[in-house]
Amino acid sequence: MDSKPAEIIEFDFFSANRCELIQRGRPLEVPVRQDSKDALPLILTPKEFSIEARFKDLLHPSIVKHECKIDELEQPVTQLRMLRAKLQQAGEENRNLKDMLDRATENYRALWSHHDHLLLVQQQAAGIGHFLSKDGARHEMDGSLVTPRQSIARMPSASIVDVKEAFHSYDRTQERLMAPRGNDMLLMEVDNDMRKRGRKDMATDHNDGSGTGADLHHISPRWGERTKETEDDTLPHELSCKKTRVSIRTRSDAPLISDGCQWRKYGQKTAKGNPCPRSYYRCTMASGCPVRKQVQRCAEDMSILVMTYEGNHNHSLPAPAAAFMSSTTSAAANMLLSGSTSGDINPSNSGLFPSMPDYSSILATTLSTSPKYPTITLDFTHPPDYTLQSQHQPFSVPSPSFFPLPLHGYLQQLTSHPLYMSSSMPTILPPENHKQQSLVNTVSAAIASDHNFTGALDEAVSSVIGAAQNNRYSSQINRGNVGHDSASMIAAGPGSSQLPQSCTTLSTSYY
DNA sequence: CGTATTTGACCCGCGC
DNA sequence: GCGCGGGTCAAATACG
Repeated sequence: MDSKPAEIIEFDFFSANRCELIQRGRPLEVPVRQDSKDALPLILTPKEFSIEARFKDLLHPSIVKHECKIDELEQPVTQLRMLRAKLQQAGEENRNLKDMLDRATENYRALWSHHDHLLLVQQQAAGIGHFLSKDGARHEMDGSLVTPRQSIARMPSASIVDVKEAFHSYDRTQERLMAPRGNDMLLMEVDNDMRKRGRKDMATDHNDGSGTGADLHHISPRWGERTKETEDDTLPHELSCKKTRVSIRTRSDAPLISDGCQWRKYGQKTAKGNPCPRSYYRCTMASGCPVRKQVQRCAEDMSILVMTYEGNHNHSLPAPAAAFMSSTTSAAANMLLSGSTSGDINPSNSGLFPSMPDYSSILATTLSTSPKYPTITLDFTHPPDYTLQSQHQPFSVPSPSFFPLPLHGYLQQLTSHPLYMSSSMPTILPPENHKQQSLVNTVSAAIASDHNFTGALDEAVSSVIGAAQNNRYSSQINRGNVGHDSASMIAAGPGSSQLPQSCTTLSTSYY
């Protein structure tokens, strides 16, 4: 007979007197429930006091079976929970992918929009190019000789706007693509692809037209010829653009000014007529990048650093300042292309960009036509005349995008502030908003005069937009502060934590 | 030890 | 053809 085990009410095996009985080998009487049907007095012998015996009831088949029943019930619930979790995870993944796709689509559209602009510019530039004769003068169809400026002045105004917008469009795209975001490697590749395509398709892609020249020193044609090896597939029209070099003069005590790119020095030479050696650098951000740079101090004024750029980057530029170099040289090259002659290629003076502010007071731009290669010198060594600037264009803020200068990063932040309506086109502030005009003037003066301009800028901004916004704004400025942000074009090396000696660079860069 | 810089040699175009 | 000068190469050296 298989009798049901007695149901133990409560039993302490470890009470003092029971332990004593166990130790003496005496049997133990265990109390059981009296209402139990088969309740019998339970007498346990010492042998049954083993640990296994004491807890054997816990392993009773009925209990185990009961546990199995619970498992059977909970299994589907667990599976359901797991499935639900998986579904949720897949949903999130799906959303992320959708976001990525949206971003890629948006950038793709922006790039194509830019592409369309450039095609238009190309057509217009081709129209100009037809009139360019060997001796550099331009001829109209009827054979009469016209000066470059006259030729440009005869361009329809719509074309002028398109050319300018193309620059803005490209720069915006460039900025967007260079903004470091989570899964943007794909976008970078798109950018590269566009750039490659642009080199072939767009004769006037301003990003391609880089190159510099120095009016300070003789320029050997070999420089251009070497780089030609890697650019044989480009259009002749574009080659003239690529051989154009842009020389940037700025005051700096630092031996080198960081511009966001990585450079490897491959040579140094003491040029005739200048005791300061000239250093030769090659861009190392991508293998085979043809861009080269010369750095030399001016013989007349040792505090002036002359950087000469030539070539086109075969990679996307990581920092706005690097993009600045690229777009500045190309913009300059395009000016050359558009027919300006030596001594004055100021955009506003040229008539090409009638709405652009007069840069003449802030930036001495010269063009020297070397026997073979046209060269442009952007001179940032002269302090700007902000008063004059203010009188001429009381409410306009030149676009940092079009003529991106070394403070490009700061300007982007500044002009993206709600105070400014637009960050891409020359912003016309409402005349009634004198506070905003005041801000512009104050900031200009601060940058021009104060070497630690961030603090001054903070004050100026806070005087208008209040503390809360000011905090946010100043933190933006500080994030890109000098000496820590490779994007900012600042003097590297000792003392770079403060504004470099090249303060004129910073001040001019505001405009 | 790998990478960046230095520096003398070399190449090439240009002027005489 | 030769010398000069700018630009580049590459071995040696320095540096982290």
